Amino acid sequence: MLDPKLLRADLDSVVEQLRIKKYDFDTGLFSQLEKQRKSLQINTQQLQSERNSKSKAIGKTKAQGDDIQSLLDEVADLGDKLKQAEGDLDELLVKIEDLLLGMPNVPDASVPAGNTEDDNIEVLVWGEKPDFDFEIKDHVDLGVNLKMLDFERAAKLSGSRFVSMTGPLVTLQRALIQFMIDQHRLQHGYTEAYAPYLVNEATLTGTGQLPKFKQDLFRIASENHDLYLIPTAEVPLTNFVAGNIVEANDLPLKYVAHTPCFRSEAGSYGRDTRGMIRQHQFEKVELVQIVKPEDSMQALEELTAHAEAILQLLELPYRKVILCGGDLGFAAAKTYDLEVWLPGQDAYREISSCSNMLDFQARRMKARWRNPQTGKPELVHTLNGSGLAAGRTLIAIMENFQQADGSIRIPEVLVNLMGGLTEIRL
RNA sequence: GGAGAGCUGGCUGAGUGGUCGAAAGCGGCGGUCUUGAAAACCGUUGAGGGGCAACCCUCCGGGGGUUCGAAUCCCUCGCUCUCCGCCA
Repeated sequence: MLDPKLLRADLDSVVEQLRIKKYDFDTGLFSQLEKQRKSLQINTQQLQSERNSKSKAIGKTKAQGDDIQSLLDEVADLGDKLKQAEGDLDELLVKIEDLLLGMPNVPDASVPAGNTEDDNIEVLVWGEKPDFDFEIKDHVDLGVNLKMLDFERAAKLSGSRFVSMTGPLVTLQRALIQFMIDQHRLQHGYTEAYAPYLVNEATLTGTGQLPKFKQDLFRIASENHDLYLIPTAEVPLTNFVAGNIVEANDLPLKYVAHTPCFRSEAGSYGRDTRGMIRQHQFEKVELVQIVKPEDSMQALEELTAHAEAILQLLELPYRKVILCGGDLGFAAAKTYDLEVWLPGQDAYREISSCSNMLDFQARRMKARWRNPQTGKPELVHTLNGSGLAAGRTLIAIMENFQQADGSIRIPEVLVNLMGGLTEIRL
């Protein structure tokens, strides 16, 4: 959420910046609602003030043993008027709140201009694309031939966009997850975390998935519950500090967690239908940082580097792009995407997205820290990034490390975690 | 699933329907003392919002109700704890 005070003070420039994100803000509506709010709020508070002082007077008079009837007559119709005013004000405040909750974050000044992903700017290319002297296969053919990947069986159980796996391929995914977590925990200073996979509406509103992106989520509603499956561990991990005032000494908070992620993928029906690029359920290792505002831009560079380190250790070629304003996500002020090379697609594909949300999520979830300079609670900044998406990392390894006979070499750093296995073959 | 007890400021914890936004303690901040620190002592210290301002409003788990007036009474939902049952 953006700062309402900023909106009142400098609406035009905010609206201008939001246009970068293709968000057309109805300033007329907002100004009108604000005007109504102001007069309604002043009126309501006046009535409240009157009620308070009159009630106090009644109390005092009664304590002195004097007659209070004339005072009671004075407030006879106050209650109804107040109830009406409070009701109107509440209704209006909800309207304004809804409007604010639907507004995206403003891009940071350092974000390049542009509309689509074609305008994203490549800032780094790392590694050598593998040079194959045989006809390569994509991960689907590789996995199916190895009899370790089965989409039809998953479709039987659940439908499209699910996968079932068996054998060393599953072990490889688990080894990847283990490897990533250990790197972040031991080399990058993250605290390993475990969190619920089902969360409530408030939690999703805190990170920005709700109210606007309900259609992207899986909802689990029953007689006693109304919860959503997490689309990313960013949601529960960032919300660890929801409603809290964190001591300055405890910052930064750095969490790493592996969770499954669930996405309905509504609106992407035709896209990536082959293979396990885009699934309703996938495994991801997520990095989340809660930091002091002054540190957040530096933290974004570091967090992105932490994700990059994994790709480098796995010897996977990738490139790093900075998202242009138009391609930025709803809550993000600045984002780096890491795209891994997939020979089977002859393309770089996103494997990590690292974002600085500034105080956008913090304001929604009332996450604050106590600034020793002012002694006051102030909003923290939140960041997150995949470190990495395990399913897509598995694909990348299959395709980049495939051999002429359809077997898959295990990257050096994973061999121990694979119990000494150096390649996966039929 | 059954029975009971709770939910109050950064934390612990008092609270009679009427100057209660709320005692006290801890913690924080400032000071005295000290070469410095600790201890002791003194002072200070909730959050959010509106208004040009004076100043005002809201908040005692969430929501609703009773009342001129609710932290306090009633209803409801959520959560925590204890006991019993079941259970990975």
